[in-house]
Amino acid sequence: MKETIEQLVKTALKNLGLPEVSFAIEHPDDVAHGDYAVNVAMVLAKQAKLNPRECATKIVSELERTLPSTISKVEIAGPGFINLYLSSRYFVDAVSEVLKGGKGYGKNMQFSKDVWAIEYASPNPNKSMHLGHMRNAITGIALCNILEANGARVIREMVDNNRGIAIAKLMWGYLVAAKKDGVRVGNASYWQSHKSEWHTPESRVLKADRFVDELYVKGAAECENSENEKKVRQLVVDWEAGDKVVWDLWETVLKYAHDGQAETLSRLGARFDYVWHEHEHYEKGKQYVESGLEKGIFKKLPDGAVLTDLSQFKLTDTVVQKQDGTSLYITQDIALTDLKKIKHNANHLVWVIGPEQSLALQQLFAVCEQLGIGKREEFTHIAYGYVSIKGQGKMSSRAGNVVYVDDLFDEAKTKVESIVKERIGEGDPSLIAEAVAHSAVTYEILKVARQKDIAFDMEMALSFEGDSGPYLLYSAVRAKSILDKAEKAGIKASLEKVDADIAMVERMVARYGEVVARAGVEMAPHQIALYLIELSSAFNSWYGNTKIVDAEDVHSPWRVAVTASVRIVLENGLALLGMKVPERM
RNA sequence: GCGCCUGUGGUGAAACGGAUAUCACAACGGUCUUCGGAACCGUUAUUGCGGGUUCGAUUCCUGCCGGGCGCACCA
Repeated sequence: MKETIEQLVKTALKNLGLPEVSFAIEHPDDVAHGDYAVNVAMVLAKQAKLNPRECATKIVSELERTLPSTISKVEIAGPGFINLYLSSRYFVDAVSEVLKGGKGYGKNMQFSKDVWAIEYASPNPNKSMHLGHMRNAITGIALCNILEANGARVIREMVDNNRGIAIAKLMWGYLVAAKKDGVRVGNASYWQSHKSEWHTPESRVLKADRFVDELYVKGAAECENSENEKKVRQLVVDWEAGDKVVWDLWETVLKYAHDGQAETLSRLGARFDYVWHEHEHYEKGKQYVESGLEKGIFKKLPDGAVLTDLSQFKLTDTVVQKQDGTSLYITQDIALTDLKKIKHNANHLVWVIGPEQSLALQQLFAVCEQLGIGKREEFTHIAYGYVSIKGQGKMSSRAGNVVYVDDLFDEAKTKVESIVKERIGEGDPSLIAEAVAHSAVTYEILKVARQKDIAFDMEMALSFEGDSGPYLLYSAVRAKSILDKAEKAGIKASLEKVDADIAMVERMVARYGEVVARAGVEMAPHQIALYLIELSSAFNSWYGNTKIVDAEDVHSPWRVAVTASVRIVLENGLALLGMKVPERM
């Protein structure tokens, strides 16, 4: 519709001999101002020094000659807005398209030429996932779905940072602190021949990643003693040398870490087309450093370290290779960026990573451009704000206020379960509870613009009233139950609208496609979240004072059709955010 | 010091340069002879401060003030 209006106005300008200008087409806040408002007269007035209302009058009289049947009325209002009112014909068409489109409804092809490789989640194996990781995963999931709905081919990627000193600390912690009898053994060979003497997550009755988390903390604490630290560093050296025993130990602890995290990730709804394992590419970065030195892009410092020259990008320089010749984070990221591009033939690479990495990523992008790996426009850092706990500030293990994803979900689920039992009476409420809890938590994160910090409010997230994920699910479930009732009553959806009045819910349904397109361009999942709340609210308000299923009422078949379209749009929109609508709740 | 992000009712948020700044929570009052009350209807209350650009600024520019993050051989 937006394009139609744009064309109409452009043609009108041409016919009137007015200059071509860029103008905005938007939905007025107040429906009394029509469905669309065009500010072209005001823009023109500025350029051509005309009176905006006179200008608008001319344009309107021109528009009125060519009005399609989907627009019922054009009006001038306020300082010179041209307001367009859509006809009920338009809404009949819109609802009909939704019903025809079903699950596929709402997609567009604006990014159909693009391949996006999106890296998100990438938790460190030595830690359990907390609220910060959760925001990353939830944001990444939604972003991938949204870009796909805009026609892009999306590769979902994760990086497994499975080597280095942190993993060595974990290995050490496991070695010295996980023996069942509590005896401290710092000898990997002994462990290898007596594995059954060591704890497993099962024997500790812990989720695998929590088991790992605990041992990592112990390993890290051990390193305060320099003797122990030496041994941990030696583990890194031995691992790099391919020591069989150390590799066995490494594989053992990593398996626990991955198993635990895979569970949490799948609970969040994360899935991946490809996982990059650090140990497979971390050494490849040095070649890029060599080639950068040859090309004169990098320079060697007197002490042997290699430094960038990013003055042309107005960025501070950074070291890409240590003086001892070993690599840094950025070193392997250069290699990985090239690998990603080659592997997927992607023309857009996205990093969903916290804002503290912002400078490092700008530097990476700039270096990749210098090295000819790709242009900076191809690389996007999707940062997101920090998550703290309301009333307690920043999460830190020292303050003991770290909220783990699993604990949060469990708490939400327990609460939902008791409500569900009361409401549906029978059956296994566990699946419903998981879906509802997931929606509550997800919505709490996604309703906020990505870059803003969130002080996570447990009470709010678990309140389920008004502006909440469960409210969205509830609306969809209720639409379904109304449709079931209509079916029993023998009322079939019909695309014949009897009256000319247009309800807000009909307007909202018709806007879904625009919202998806906007969320794609802005990479803004919260646009979808907020739209769904508006749609739900319009729907709830509508059925609150309108009888939908009524065999006596000639309006009923159309209303059933609208309800069906609401159900579809809600389901599709929720799917973009990674949420699933249960049958009942 | 420099750079990036951020500041909207009591609270949490929205507003792609537009009209009377929207929504939810909380508070208060109402709806229950219900297509499912996780609902609906109503009342109260908001753009950090100063300047600029503009017909029009929460939005853009600029200077303060407050919050967060980062700034070369850590990961």
